[in-house]
Amino acid sequence: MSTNPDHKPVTIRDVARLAGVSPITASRALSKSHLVKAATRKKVEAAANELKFISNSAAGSLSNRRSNMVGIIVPTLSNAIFADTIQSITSSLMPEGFQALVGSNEYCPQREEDIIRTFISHRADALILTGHTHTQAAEEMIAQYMIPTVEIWNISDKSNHICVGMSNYQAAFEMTSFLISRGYKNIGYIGGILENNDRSQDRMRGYQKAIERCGWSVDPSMMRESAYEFASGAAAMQNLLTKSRNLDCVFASSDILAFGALMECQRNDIRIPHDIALAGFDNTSIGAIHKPALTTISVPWQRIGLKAAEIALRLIRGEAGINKINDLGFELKVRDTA
Amino acid sequence: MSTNPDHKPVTIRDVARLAGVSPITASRALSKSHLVKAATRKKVEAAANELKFISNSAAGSLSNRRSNMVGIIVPTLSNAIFADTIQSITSSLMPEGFQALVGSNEYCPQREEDIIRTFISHRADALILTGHTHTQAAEEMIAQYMIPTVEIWNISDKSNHICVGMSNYQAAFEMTSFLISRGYKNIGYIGGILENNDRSQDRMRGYQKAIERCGWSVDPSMMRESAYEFASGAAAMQNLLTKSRNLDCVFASSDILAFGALMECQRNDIRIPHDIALAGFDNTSIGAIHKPALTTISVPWQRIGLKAAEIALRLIRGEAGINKINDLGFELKVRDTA
DNA sequence: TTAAAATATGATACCGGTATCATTGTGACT
DNA sequence: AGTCACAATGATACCGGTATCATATTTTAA
Repeated sequence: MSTNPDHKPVTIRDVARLAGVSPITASRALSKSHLVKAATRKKVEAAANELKFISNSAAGSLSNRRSNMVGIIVPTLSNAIFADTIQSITSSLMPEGFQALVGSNEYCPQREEDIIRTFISHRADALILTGHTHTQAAEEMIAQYMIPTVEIWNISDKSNHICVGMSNYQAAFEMTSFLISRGYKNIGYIGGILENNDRSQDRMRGYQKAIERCGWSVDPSMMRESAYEFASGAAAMQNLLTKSRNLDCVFASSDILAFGALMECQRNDIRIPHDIALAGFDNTSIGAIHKPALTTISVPWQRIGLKAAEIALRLIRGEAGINKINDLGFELKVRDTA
Repeated sequence: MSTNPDHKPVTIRDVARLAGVSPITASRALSKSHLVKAATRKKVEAAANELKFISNSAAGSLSNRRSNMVGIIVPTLSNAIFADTIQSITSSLMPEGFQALVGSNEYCPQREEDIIRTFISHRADALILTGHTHTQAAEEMIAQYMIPTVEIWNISDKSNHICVGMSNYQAAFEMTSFLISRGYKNIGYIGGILENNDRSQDRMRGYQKAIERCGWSVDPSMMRESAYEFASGAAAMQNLLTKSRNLDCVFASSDILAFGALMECQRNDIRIPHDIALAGFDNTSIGAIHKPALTTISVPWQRIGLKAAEIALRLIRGEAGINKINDLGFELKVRDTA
């Protein structure tokens, strides 16, 4: 503190003065060191160190029009898959000198629009959004301010933006087909809330398509829509059990729902998979550790985060030749419950 | 786009020109509207709307020395309790016009120091950190740049900063005492990694103190240290089971560990609580939904987030009379497993 | 040896808001 | 009518970096 008695933040000019160079040279020494003699750089670094200089990035952004921030919006942090995605994005971004701005829209496009507005206000260099569902105004802002944007967790050729993810439709289709191939005849479905959620919608479509492909007809009474919470999954299961006597299998469009359903079965002494088979989606750690282990779809969320971060950085750097659709695939994890 | 053909970002000067006022009046109309006639405000708002003006907050920060950002650091986002804390902090901050900067240090103070440095570089108006364990350099930066700082998730009168949380020591002490009062004689302990983690350390101390208070002696062979993951909890339990034949109860210092332990018991056909009792810590939703339901300690994480955000805002506004220690308490949730 | 090219440093201005102080307008009160 | 208080608006400068262009120094080439 002795170096800064009256608590005025240290500026690059202070550093420059102490190092005996001009402010701009000090600036260069700290950020584009190849433009400066090694000896000069040493002097400046010593001065910066001595004063414990921390560059004001607001000033930097204003001048060079780059904020070194990337805005990320997920539906919620309460779901481990999104929290982990953010974790993997931020850990890719940090070493490159980028700071993540994190927002959650609680599955509401209007909230997303507001968050995007504040991200743009902070002049985020790029955006990473979840899914394809955005408001008109959000799309317009992104276009007007020309913010490079990546969508994660679903892929679609109809989207305006670069997508990184996997086909939720295809995955649900394959899981359902697998369940059918196992001989289950009455496959219930517990899905997430459909409104404003293209992932939920696509998963449901995949389920329906697989049912129809067998010549069966989709029975709405076998389907439930529920929030992504254990308790909701349990409630949906309870409801299915009372309404459908011949239920022999349930496909839940998320491990959270599947686990809730599992608990409900346990409460009712229904044996899994003996009495009713069960499959989830997402491959969360809870499904893997549980005994019996949950049959589910493994989504490469970590790789989604890494790839999204990588693409965001490449877009920021103006690189060309980036694929519009980046399908990272999925994997059927056949374990104990189905 | 017709209003902005050559893609130059709209500035307040553009808005001012269109509204027929000076830039500073436009600025006031949009942020301190009471200083401006209603008619003028309307004109400016119309112009801003027309141009889809989004204020550049880097410029704003630079000028008024307020970034409207709050930096938050948690150990990890992969643990639901921290993800939820962030969720509750951000949802308190957003309506007040503040953006959260989120970082996770992976339980490493050096990483935390780096994150704090970038937060200060972005001139975060306040910091919210997890726990009391920070590097010397981090403390110095915070002091030098005079960043209001709140610590969450643990309380201590030895801390330099305002704390919002509960006594992890006391909670672990009470839970252990409760288990003893239930008649368990050989209570194992599965705790989190101790290094750089005051919460883990305090919880362990609480366990030890309760054991000692009975005149028993703490048996290190009954204690395990493990990462906060289901699989690690399971492994620790497995290890305890092989090494301690007379184990009748296990206190895990987190629901994640407890759940892993639970699964391990299930795999070995050990009935809970009949053969071995089990208690957790944190009260996550998984423990509540599980059958048998997990006995645990309920931590007011949501209120911790709200309170931390509230205090951060009050500190930013320079309000006085803020308690240094904000103990939000905890609650023993006695359920099925112990 | 000297011009040309490359390297290193500096002076100035600018990014886009807003603090600060100055000015003008408006009504209130004597 | 004249002074004062206050409201509304504007001119200017500044926040703290760095882009840009100019200048000085060194190296290379001829």
